[in-house]
Amino acid sequence: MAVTTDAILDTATRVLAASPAATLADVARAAGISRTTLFTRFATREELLLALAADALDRIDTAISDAGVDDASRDPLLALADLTETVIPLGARLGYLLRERSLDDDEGLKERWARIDRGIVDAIRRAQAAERVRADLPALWVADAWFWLVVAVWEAVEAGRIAPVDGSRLVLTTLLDGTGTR
Amino acid sequence: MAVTTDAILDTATRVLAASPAATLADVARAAGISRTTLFTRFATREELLLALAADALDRIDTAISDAGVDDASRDPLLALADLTETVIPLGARLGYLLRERSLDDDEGLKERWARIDRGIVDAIRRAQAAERVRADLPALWVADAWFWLVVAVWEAVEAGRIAPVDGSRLVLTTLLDGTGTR
DNA sequence: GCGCATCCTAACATCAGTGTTCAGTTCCGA
DNA sequence: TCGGAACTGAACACTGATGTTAGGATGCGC
Repeated sequence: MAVTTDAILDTATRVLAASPAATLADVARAAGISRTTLFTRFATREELLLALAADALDRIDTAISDAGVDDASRDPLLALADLTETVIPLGARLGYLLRERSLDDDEGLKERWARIDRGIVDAIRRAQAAERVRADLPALWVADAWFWLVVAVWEAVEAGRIAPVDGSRLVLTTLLDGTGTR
Repeated sequence: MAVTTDAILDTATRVLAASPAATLADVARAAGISRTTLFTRFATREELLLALAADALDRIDTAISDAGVDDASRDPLLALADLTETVIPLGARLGYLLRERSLDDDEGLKERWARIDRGIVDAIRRAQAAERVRADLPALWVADAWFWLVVAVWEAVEAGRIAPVDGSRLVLTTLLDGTGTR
């Protein structure tokens, strides 16, 4: 097993995020293995896609628990800041999840995604209760806004429009402070 | 021509935005015409996709000039507010453009997109010059943030998480005022 | 009714991607 | 050096989508 399954997932994510219509032959080539070998790891395309999604969700889960987003005793905004930092490098994986509509009906994935969402929304609610986040905005929306700003940063970094190092700062100040002058 | 080409574009956008892998047979069925007829309007799939993209860009162009975004004498933030209002209903078309990576290398589309982007960035710069938008943030980023917040609203409306009527207000207050308490 | 345009269904060729099989190789440890 | 495990290229069948073609129905103005 010269090329680990992990490395394949990694490459596959990059290739499929860049162009979701990419062939398994493309993926195999990019991963430096033969198409035949790829099929020994993942029996079908579907299986590979699901593994990719599961991997991405695993990493987000880890990032969430590392950042202590679900920890009610932790400052929710600090947790969100940590999460932002960790999640931005997962951009390609998120991009893949966003674009791969063929997985939209998978109940398991939907459920996992909903749980992640709930965790973030709860953190926002706690921040609202602590009067750190405006209470006149739906927490659901604030969570959405955070998520899509992360996507925005990732796209901008990808396109070379902003420096990677500025990413999480831009997301947080834009989300919390806004871009207008006071 | 019982079914206008415009109506076909409309339906095709909806179908393809919902699932980019949709077949031309799917599109034809959804539009209420036969596959054969669809081929008389658009000789190839590629041609249909390009027409879709061109249509979306046309509408954005119109929205931009209607809102007076390029008009240096107009209040840039009011223009942006108008633009937001008009652009949100174009969500499905934007979603299609975002997800359809097969068009990414088309030079014509890239150029048109870049011009649109430039218009918005310029408006942001004018707002910065008038001290209405923070000068410590790259205008490029503020433009990106605006765009992705629009996408966020569209997705949230689509998913029934927020009311359509709240859309543009949420985008603007989130972008300019931020979601944090002062 | 005639001619023209438009749409339809049905069939067809073509092609690309998926998934399978197999014989041959390389490599690594016993 | 032997044996097994892993990988390979090459071939194959199968499927589904694209694009083409032909023949027939429908409708509309003249």
